[in-house]
Amino acid sequence: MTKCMLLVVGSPLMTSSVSVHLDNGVCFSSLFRWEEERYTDGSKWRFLEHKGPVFAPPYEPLPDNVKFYYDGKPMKLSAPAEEVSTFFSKMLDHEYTTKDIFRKNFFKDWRKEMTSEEKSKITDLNKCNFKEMSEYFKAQSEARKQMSKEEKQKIKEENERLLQEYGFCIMDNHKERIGNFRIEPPGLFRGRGDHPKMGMLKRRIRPEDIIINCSKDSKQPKPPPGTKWKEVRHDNKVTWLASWTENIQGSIKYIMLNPSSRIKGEKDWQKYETARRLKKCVDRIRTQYRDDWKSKEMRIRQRAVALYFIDKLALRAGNEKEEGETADTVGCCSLRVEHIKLYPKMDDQEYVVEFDFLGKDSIRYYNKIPVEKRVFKNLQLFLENKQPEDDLFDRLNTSILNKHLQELMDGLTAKVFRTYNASITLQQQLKELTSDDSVPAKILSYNRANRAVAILCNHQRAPPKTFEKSMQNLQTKIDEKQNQLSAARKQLKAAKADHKASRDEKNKKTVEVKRKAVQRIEEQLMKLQVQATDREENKQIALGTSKLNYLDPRISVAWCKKFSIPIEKIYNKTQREKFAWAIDMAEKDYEF
DNA sequence: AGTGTGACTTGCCCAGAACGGA
DNA sequence: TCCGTTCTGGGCAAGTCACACT
Repeated sequence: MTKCMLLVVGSPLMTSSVSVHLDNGVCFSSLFRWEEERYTDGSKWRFLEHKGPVFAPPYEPLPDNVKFYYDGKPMKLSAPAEEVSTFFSKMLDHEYTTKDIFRKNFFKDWRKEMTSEEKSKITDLNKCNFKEMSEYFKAQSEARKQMSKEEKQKIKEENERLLQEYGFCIMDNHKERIGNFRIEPPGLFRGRGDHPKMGMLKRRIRPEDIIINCSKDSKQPKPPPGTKWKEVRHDNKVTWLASWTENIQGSIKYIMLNPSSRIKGEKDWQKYETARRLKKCVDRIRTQYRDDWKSKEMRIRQRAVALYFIDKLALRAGNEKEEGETADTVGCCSLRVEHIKLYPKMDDQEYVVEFDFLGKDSIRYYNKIPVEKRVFKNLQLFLENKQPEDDLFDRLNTSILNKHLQELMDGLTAKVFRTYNASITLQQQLKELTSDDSVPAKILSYNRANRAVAILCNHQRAPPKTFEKSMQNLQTKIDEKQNQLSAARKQLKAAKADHKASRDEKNKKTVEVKRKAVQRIEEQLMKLQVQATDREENKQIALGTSKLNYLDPRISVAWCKKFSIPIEKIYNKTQREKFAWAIDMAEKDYEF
């Protein structure tokens, strides 16, 4: 295995690291270089040791006084059937237990867990009464909230113990935090949007389902007493510690490291370096795709128009999906005729395209944009003789597109455009918006720049349930502060008058005190107003996703350094851990 | 070219912790 | 100290993309 030292960056020492003491008494030095260990042969590590996952707690049967009723009569269920019924009863207040597909899928899977006797008796979900069970669980969660401090403390300590024991691993020379060391408990699958599999039973994962990955020379994790792992392998070409196959989609789930880990941090850094390389050649690529709009070949025109959308609108690539397996959502390459409308003229604009489709997580993308005439004419051409449910780009898919992109630049794929456009937008917006005002005003500018990116990437959120109320509260505070301010101003005026009348030391002092008070209240008022603006503008926009996944953290770090903003105002503790590499290397003059 | 699989990133939501004002 | 509000991390679903195989 070859180890290589690559890329020497500004300040490579990881200042935020700490000495790590392990069970075995070994202490690893805190000094390591971010670029210290990268392997050139595709291997990800040479030593990996961990304790394996934590399993979901076993099912606890209901007390005898909590009953399930079928057709009005109480009925004691077998443990497996009862367990599944509790999943449903815990969701009774949710809208989706009223949805046909959810109920149908649930009932079908529930019946699979029943004894043959139960199966012959329970034939209609509408005759099932889960009310008592539901009440019982509500009471339980209420009781949990009412627990004494000591009880709560005890639970906290137990969680902490579990974290210490299972939450860390050793990868090469570092003790690293594991991202998700708990196995997902059984329950009913929900899915997002109109999912055809909603309500299906997510089965319990046993040790026999788990593949463990660790190094040969490590202490292997022990399965719980009386059980066995499915397999123990030693594959250092991958980064995961454990995996299992989930039963709803048949996909594999993994236990991996926390974003603060070396392996994730390095990958993140690489991602932004690829985006920066795109910055250097994006002009050339844009010229090329504009040229391709005129190609004789339909497939090349389609590729060029799709790439234009990906670049201009930050659309996702849009892989094909198996029909009926997931919610019907699309990205760029999988757009259908029904998802766009063409308007040769709209208001005072020409060649307007209206997009309306469901993207990732069934979030609606709605946008009207004027495009260049050539793009418009091409779109008209692509639409000819097609039905609404036909593919807009029938000669294109993500594989073709990415192969093309790879030829234009090493490592270039569709999603790099999202990263590039997000980061460059942040940098531009920060330049444009940052005022030479107070710190809160600067932070508002930062949030606005962040918001511009979130809007570009269509990162939405449901307005918080308490939004209206909290907005009102804030307004009340502002009004109060305003009253305070005018009162303080009056006092200042009076003091000044007194001072004018008799110019003694005491009066002079009073003026100063009152002046300070006015100033302080003005600042407080300003802060509140900024807060209100920020919150209002943020009602339906989610900033987190772009901050965590699309914005080169070095831009933010540099901005903080340049304007003497404490980094804590921009990144919380977790974020600072994730972006430790960037905090370490970016100086105030960093350019994306 | 098409299909399936595996590994990894991205994305929204929500419970519970932390905070801060009365 | 209590209570309402805000923040944060975890949970887990849903994407992207490479690669093997045919």
